[in-house]
Amino acid sequence: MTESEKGPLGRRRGRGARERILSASQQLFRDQGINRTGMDQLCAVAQVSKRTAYQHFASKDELLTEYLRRFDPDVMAGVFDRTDLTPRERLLAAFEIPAATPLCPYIAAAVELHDPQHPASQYARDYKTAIAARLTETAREAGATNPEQLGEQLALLIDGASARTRVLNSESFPTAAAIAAVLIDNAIPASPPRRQPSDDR
Amino acid sequence: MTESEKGPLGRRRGRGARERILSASQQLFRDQGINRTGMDQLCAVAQVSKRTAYQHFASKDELLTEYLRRFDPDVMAGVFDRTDLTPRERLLAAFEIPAATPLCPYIAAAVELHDPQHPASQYARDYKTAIAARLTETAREAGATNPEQLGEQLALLIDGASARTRVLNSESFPTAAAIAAVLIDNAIPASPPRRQPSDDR
DNA sequence: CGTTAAGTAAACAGCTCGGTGTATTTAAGA
DNA sequence: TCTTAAATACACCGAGCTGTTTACTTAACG
Repeated sequence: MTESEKGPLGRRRGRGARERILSASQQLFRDQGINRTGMDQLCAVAQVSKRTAYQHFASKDELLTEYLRRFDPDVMAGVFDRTDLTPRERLLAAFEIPAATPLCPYIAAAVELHDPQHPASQYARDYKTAIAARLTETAREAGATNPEQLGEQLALLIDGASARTRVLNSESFPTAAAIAAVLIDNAIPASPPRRQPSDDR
Repeated sequence: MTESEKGPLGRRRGRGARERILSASQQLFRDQGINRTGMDQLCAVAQVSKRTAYQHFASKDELLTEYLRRFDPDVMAGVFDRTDLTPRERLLAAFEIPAATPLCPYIAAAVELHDPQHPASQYARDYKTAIAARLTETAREAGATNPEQLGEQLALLIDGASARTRVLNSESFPTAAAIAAVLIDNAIPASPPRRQPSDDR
């Protein structure tokens, strides 16, 4: 049994209350937004009494921060850690939405909270920076002449697709992927050992 | 004196109450967000009694919708109606932020309201569609082989820069402009008498 | 003047929210 | 069995919100 399922004295009561709360946050914050989701409703969905919820999380803000922290702690490891893909393919894979992706909750949190000082806003910034860093790193592996620039550009595309998907209610990641392909081709000096696509110019 | 300053009988009392309310909305919705701005505070800033405010706008939702409608009713006319620029230059000018631009309030509204059926959300969609249409139209003037595609791509860049600026609190429009330049160059068949580079995809 | 529309000020209604207090129940150790 | 900690049910608080009502004031007109 996991340590997290035990109380401070080793008891094993009400297992997973914390997980149920976070799971309910996941669902409700995504479907209804942060401000429109009350703690009463959240506790009801989590099947946890309000008292218990506030014993696990000091406040809604703290719960929100933890929710963001758990959302994608490994910063798209499923994409960037794929060794079966070339760096270039990995860069493009970042735009293949996993179908179940709602909308980047970091953007949503930053907009809803509207306070750059809020811990959740700070974490959102950290996450965005981490994504850009991974893109830059991969761009360097792919041989881009200016990896930082390409990384920043691709990160902007991801955010653009997220925002646009949210507002228009229609998928925008294919458009972003098309742009990404152009940018990558322009940023990588026609690979030496690869077959030359004979890009006349 | 303006007609709008008169009452229905030609009186000229308390001139500009409506304008002051909308002006206060402009400021507060931008600085604090929609949900965090109460009608009490808004009326105080507008120097208007609550009673008066609710005589001009039936509800906060209606005020919000009108606020969005007034924000940029001509869809960046200052950019797209500049006859002194070539179409290509106009496309790039869309990424030169006017310094006083806060953050696209349409994205903010859509995220904060979290209800696609809300009139403001619908208007946000309309605005985004209109921007893409103007970009497409200009792309066509510029001679792009696929104007719709280029327009949609540039619109995504604008949204990406807006979202990223909001989350990171640092300007992202230069990055977007750089991408735009690449996309435009790739989409327009090198000047007039050249042969077509046949843009793939 | 008196009429009339528009505005003010302030209390109020009704609701939701985040968060707490209290008494009770449950189950694991000893 | 007794103890003890965790969880529950549920009322409750204070604050803030949208929106309304009431009583009063101001100013333009005929």
